[in-house]
Amino acid sequence: MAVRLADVAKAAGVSQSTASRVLNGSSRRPNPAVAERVRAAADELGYFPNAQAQALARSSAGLTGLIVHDIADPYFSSIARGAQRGLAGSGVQLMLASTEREAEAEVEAVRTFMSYRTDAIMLAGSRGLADDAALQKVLETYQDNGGKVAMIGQPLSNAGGVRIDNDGSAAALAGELLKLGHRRFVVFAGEEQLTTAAQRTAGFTSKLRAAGVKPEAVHHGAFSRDGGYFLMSELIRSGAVGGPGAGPLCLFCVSDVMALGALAAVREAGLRVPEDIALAGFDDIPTLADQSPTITTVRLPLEEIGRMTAAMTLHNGDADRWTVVEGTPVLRESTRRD
Amino acid sequence: MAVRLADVAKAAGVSQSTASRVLNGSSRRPNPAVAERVRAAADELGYFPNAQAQALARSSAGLTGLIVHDIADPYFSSIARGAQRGLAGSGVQLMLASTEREAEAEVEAVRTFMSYRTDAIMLAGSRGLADDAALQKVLETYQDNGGKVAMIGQPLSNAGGVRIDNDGSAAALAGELLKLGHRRFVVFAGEEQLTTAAQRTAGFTSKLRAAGVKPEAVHHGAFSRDGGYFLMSELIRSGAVGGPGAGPLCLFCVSDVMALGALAAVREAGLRVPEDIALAGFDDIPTLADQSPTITTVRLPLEEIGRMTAAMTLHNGDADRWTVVEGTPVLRESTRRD
DNA sequence: ATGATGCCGGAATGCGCTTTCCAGGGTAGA
DNA sequence: TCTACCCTGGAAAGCGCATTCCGGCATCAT
Repeated sequence: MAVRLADVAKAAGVSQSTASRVLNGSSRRPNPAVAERVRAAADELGYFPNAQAQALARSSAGLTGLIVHDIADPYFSSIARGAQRGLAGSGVQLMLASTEREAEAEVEAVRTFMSYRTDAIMLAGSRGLADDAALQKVLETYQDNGGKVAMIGQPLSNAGGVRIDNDGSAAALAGELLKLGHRRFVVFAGEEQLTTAAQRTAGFTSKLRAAGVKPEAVHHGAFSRDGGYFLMSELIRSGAVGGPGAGPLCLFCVSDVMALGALAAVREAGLRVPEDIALAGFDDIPTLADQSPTITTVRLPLEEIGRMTAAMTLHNGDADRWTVVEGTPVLRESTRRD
Repeated sequence: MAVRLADVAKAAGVSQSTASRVLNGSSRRPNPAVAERVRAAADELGYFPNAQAQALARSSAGLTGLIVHDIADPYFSSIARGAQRGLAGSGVQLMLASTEREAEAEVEAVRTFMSYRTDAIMLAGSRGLADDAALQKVLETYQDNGGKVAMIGQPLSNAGGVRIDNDGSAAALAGELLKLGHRRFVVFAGEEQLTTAAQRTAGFTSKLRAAGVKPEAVHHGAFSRDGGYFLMSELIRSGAVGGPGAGPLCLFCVSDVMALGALAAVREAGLRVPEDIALAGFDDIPTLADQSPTITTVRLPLEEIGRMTAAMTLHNGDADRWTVVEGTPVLRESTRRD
């Protein structure tokens, strides 16, 4: 059906080896005149190589896998965009798996990528320690077979990648909020077993404690918009918000999407940010820029993180190197105190 | 390096053919006892098939390509999510290309997917007619080689896919806005040559005209957040907003992201929506749900569109069928009139 | 009891390409 | 002028798997 390399070779009157060398970058460069003939024939016939066959023959597929929890989440889609850009021009193609936050799906995705002999796998997003065992095992198998693993946001096994300084960045944010004069804090901490969530919570609260401030509560819930919405609804129902307290409450959500959910609940209740409750998130996802009030957060260079990670998978030397990315607190209207 | 089928076969004491039949779904089912032995051996050795080799032998790769303009755009990432879900469980893997809105990159992406012998290509997003020639040509080549093409949001060549009734939906929105009593309209229409943008503009304005209302202006600009922001800034500078007019102005942006940009500019200028200017978008991207004021738009079931398209690529019969999706006007606070 | 009919496992071929390995011719050095 | 070497193109051997064909065996009907 499709035109094969052999067809091109025949048309050009050369051997298949020569055609291969001309068309698909080999160390040996055939005679220019011959090369030109081959190229002309390929052009005329509309030849394009079969990547599967190439992968088989070369034992390398020119593929890189990206595993995210949810591609529709701006956090991950920003990273995906960076990854795509980081790969652009390298001839390496991106395979995407979105796992809907199921640990099993994640392991399955790694298996699939192994099947496709992807040269590298990038894993974005945090996961619980419990899930790690199975994941770690399959990733080790992958590495044993020569695959590179790059983690984004979470260290794991003996892989390399980009580590996000959740701890320190959350602490920095806490510091800034203290400077603004906030003293009453509540934390929406996401799922208990999520490492990322735990680190952000720990960094934030320990900084508070170091300043002699005890957070009034740490609530756990889903690490998502709806999680934030739910927790906030509960909080309001409990009467903790807008009530007569010793100064306004300041809520730290360990992710921006949670903060957005919380904000929605606040609005629905007819309360205002920051007058009735101050609000801070984490990540600085792009959609935050267009909120009103603008929301305080910790900026993570998401796209850059994706780009860096992709670049690391391209260069062999960096296989098990870690790059640490710091978040920058960005103070906006949602935590203003007048 | 890796464990091959032959290794498993040897370990199980059977031929490679038998091992293949057991492990990789063939029409012939070997004896249960033998099958069990093979499976045990595969398990023990940690065998997983080489998808490249399978693809080569089967002449079908189990891959589907998705081409979007920008994966970080919620419009496309929602579609991507749906596509991923639609493919889940079918054994078909998704390859992603994000073209940054460059026509050339789009053609290149199709070429790459052709190389990987993807069974189908999904193309999301609108493009100008000028770009179509090259794209159409390469897609036809693809189809000639047995590839399925599914377009999302824009008909093209003799492919199938999901068509969005931009025209009718925009008209429906115009009707609703008229019902609310709006009479002074401005349209931010995106790039002039974008078919989608043009259709939405046309549908909207023709409905207005049919009701005897002439839009005050149609401004063209980038089909993006920044495009909306820029146009709005210009509009404000020109004094058209908040000035003494015959009733408040109503702005229709042909996409939500443009509306978000416009909203940002309105806020920066210290003006209010809907009091100083009413605002409507198109698409109902997820991030719209958390805006304040909530924004009127035309709801498109984005994820469902992605899912449907993916499903179409899985079933052979649907290769050149078109499904038309209607948008539903959703009236929210941003166009309220008191 | 015997021929026909499945059924099941194995050998062999091919998917399209890369990459040794070879042979031949040209070049340079002696 | 002759030998040693390098360069170039071609033949052939895989890469790992699916699948067609084939032979052997058991089952069934006659």
